[in-house]
Amino acid sequence: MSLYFRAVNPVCSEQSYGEVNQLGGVFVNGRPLPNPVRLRIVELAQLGMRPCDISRQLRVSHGCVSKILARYNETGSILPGAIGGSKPRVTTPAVVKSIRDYKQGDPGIFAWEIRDRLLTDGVCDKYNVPSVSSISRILRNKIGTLSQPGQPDSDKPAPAQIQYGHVYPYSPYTGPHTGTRTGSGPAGHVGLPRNWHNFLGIRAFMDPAALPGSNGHSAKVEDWTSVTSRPFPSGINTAEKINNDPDFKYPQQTGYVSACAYSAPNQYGTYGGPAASYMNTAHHWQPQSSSLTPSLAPSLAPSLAPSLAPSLAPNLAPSLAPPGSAAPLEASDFHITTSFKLSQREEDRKPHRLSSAS
DNA sequence: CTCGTGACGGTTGAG
DNA sequence: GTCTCAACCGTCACG
Repeated sequence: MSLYFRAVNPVCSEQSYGEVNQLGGVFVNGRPLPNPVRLRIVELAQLGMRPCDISRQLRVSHGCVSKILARYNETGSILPGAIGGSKPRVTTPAVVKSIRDYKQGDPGIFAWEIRDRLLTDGVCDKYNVPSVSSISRILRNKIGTLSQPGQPDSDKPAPAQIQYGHVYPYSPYTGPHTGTRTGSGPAGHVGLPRNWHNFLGIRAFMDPAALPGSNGHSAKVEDWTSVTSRPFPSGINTAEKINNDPDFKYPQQTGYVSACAYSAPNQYGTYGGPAASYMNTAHHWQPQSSSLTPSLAPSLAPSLAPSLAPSLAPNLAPSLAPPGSAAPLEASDFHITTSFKLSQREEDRKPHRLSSAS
């Protein structure tokens, strides 16, 4: 029921859009709130403001406030999860090789037995072990010819049969958090790493030294965990690159922190760019502890000041900022100094939500 | 009135 | 370059 919102950039004369929610806040459907706003939500909550009041002040739906706070409470991170991409595959070369070995050693072995052995042998852990059906498929499709008469079983990778060039090369890491969105942290919590980049993030979390040189994988911004900057001393996890990253999705509008300060057209839709200074070291698997619910105001301000100043840092003071100084996302504030560029696809798309606009 | 949650329509990025 | 798929997003409505 949000008001679909389209405007013309007075500067660039390009079409732009946003949508306005019931509270008058501007948002981009499908995209995360700007980090300054996410941060502000957490700040205000830490300062004792009720979620409903935060919702009203920042003009963010209470559902969103609730989600962000819940996420923060669970993970210690204000950052959104990794958007897009594919899940890591469990049928890594190492796993397939092990399955092959098991099958060779005991042609009559059952898939469930293979699964058990993958676990007991430490090839997989309970989070990335293939399902029985996956093992069966592997046996059938990739190793199926293994025991067939006249088909010599070669240790050669049999390119036509074992095709896992697409698999994620994360198998070398067999730590306890490998690969799935479970792990030691909050079970099933959103935003857990699901691709190889994020596995690097895991390593970064567990061993920050492993990260900085991690061989040039392209970090995407949603891979919050995959790149690191210095962590917040208190343990809060947020981005330092919130405002100063030219690639950031919602570049800071001068003068106020607002979700309506969206990115330039050529940046829309991407968090892209080297995110080396963007992320935090902590990630969603970080165990819950008291350190995850730090006192925000004193701890956050020093870290955020360089990137959020001047618009946000003042609000990090222990006292609440004057109403309206934070990030009221009013439609009227949607200064189109930057704009959303509608792709052709978007141009073709009907703003169907218009019909429900008030 | 507040808040948790699911449905919804949307974006994103790896394969 | 395009498509598919499965992840994520915030809003909205409901209880």
